[in-house]
Amino acid sequence: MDKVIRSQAWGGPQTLTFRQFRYFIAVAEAESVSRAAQEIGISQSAITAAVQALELEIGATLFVRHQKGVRLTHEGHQLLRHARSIMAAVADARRAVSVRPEEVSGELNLGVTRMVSGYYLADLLARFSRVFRQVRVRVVEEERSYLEHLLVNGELDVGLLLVSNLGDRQALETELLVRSPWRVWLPARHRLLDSSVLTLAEVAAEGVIMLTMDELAETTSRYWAEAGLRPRIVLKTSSVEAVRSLVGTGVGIATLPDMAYRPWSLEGDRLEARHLSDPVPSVDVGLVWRRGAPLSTTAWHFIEMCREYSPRQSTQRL
DNA sequence: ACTTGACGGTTACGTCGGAC
DNA sequence: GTCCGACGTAACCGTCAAGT
Repeated sequence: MDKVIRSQAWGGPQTLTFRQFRYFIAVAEAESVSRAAQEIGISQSAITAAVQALELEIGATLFVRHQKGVRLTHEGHQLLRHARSIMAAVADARRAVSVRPEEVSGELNLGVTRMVSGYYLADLLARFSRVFRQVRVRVVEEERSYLEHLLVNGELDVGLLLVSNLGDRQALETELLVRSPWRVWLPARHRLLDSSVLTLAEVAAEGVIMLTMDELAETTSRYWAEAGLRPRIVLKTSSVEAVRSLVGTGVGIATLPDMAYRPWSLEGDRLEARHLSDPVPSVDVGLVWRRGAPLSTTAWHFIEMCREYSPRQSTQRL
């Protein structure tokens, strides 16, 4: 039976259900009602009804419907964050009852790269600390190569980083959590917004802002070279917020992993994102630990929590 | 034990717009 | 014009809990 959250916002006996949030997240991630229905294993119309009921209940349009599927609106993006928090809270509640977290103590030494700490760490750490109150967490934010060194030496229990460029796969065990495709970020009313899918060649013809965080500059330079294109780089920055602001104000456009996309900048300028038709390899976020070494109990619980975490943002979770 | 109503599901069909 | 794939709607069915 669904968990029912009573709402008095519009006067009537409206309800928000766990099921509605689950379907909403599935549609947002699949960017298609039909695909979401296939993934969940129910009919498309059941999803449509649940999403419509949610939109009615929330009092906002959550998706823009179009020929190839659906796309989140600004309000939809905002609700998605809350919906994921709700799902995470339910998972945590289940864990709090089933694993007796008060009996888990000790230390968790965690290594992260900047991109990961910016987008996944705060939420994961908050959840972990809320459930496992007896565990002291020590976080090291470093370059990927140095984290690998610390993991191999046993100075870190587990790493959460971009595994696409991982060096030492012999000594390290990896588990892919999130696969984030590249997207083109554009300011509102940009002429390229007429297309739902863009090519690298179209992007190269514009002024491009390049993000240099976490080896992304090397990655992007590689795919530009493989496509035989030389984009006009307007600016390089290691700050995602700077990229958002610069795109928002129309200084240039950018290609970035979908995980970093937010539909507005710090200044409140609107940003849009479009798919790339070129076969550019995704940016993969995953867990890394030393191969052959026994995992500590704290590390094991952290890995279990990460496995449940599903911030897919139309990415693929494996 | 039976009835009732709410809820979530399916099936069938409709509409729309892009591709050919 | 036709086909195809997208989402939406209507009618109906099965399940379950509460009431009698």
